[in-house]
Amino acid sequence: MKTEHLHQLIWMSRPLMQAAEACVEAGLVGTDLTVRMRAVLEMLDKYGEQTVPEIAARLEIKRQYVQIMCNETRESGFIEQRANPRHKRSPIMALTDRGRTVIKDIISREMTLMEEVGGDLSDEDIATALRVVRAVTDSLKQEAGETE
Amino acid sequence: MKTEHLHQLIWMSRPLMQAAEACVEAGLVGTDLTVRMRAVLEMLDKYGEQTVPEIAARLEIKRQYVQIMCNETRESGFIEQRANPRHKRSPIMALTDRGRTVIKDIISREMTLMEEVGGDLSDEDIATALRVVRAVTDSLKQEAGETE
DNA sequence: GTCAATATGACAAGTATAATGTCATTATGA
DNA sequence: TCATAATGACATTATACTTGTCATATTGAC
Repeated sequence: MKTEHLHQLIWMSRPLMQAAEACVEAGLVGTDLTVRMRAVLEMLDKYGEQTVPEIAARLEIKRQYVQIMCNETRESGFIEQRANPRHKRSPIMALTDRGRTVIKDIISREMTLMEEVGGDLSDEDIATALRVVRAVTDSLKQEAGETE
Repeated sequence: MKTEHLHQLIWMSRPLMQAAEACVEAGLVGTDLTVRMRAVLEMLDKYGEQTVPEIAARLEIKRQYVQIMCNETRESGFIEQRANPRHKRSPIMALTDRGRTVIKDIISREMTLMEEVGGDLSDEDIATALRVVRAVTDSLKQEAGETE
């Protein structure tokens, strides 16, 4: 039974992700943000100003693509470059005021959505789900890592 | 707190899915299956023989792409067509013996992996996680649906 | 039975989200 | 100092789809 539930849980990850992405996308309508720009802004908002390779490491996608994402985001005026004292070739990406306002607003609206989505689920159950999903993800990552 | 946990849970969906996909892919090495062929076989194994449009509906992807998936799977000898009495233009896809053996074996190996991944998590917690994830997915789908 | 609406397979093209490869330049660190 | 690594920029390729179109076959309402 346990393995069966686990299998089902894991195969829910795709529908969950797709539903989540659809909501995120819907939430961006009206702003001039794209989903990938939002991802950049979220990293800067959450972990502070940082370089492109640092963002790439956090998002676990290749730096070359994050570079594109960041360039776009910068062209749209949501982030700006600052000199990096620790690494002259790699400027630090920082939120502009506009970027900060936008991402705070988006996250805030997403949190409002979370309240609706939370519905009748208890905080305890959600916390349990989070803990399980994290453990399973870590475990799967390790399994896959060993195989390669 | 609840909304915060929920937000985190939802944003775990991508890492979870990616880790899961990596494991599934690793499990297919040695078989002549691809991930998308595996998906076709799983649907046939789980829900019985059915037409391409039916599989597409279950996978929630466009029938044109499922057609490609099924054609590949058929060319590789894992499924075969049978006449469809209910719809002459649309043959029923059915597992061949080889296909049945392969998918049973894959699923069985995945279940073994589930035992390892389950680790010290209780069945109760996993069941809770599954219930929460399903509820959240349904809720998000509805939200996104209303917006579009 | 007729006939408009629909379903299906086949095929072509496009799109989003990346990965991969390469290069010149610059830092870094032993 | 000098080999090695890091970075941005750019080009190519890959994957997993979606969208659009067409001819034909099928269905269902009347």
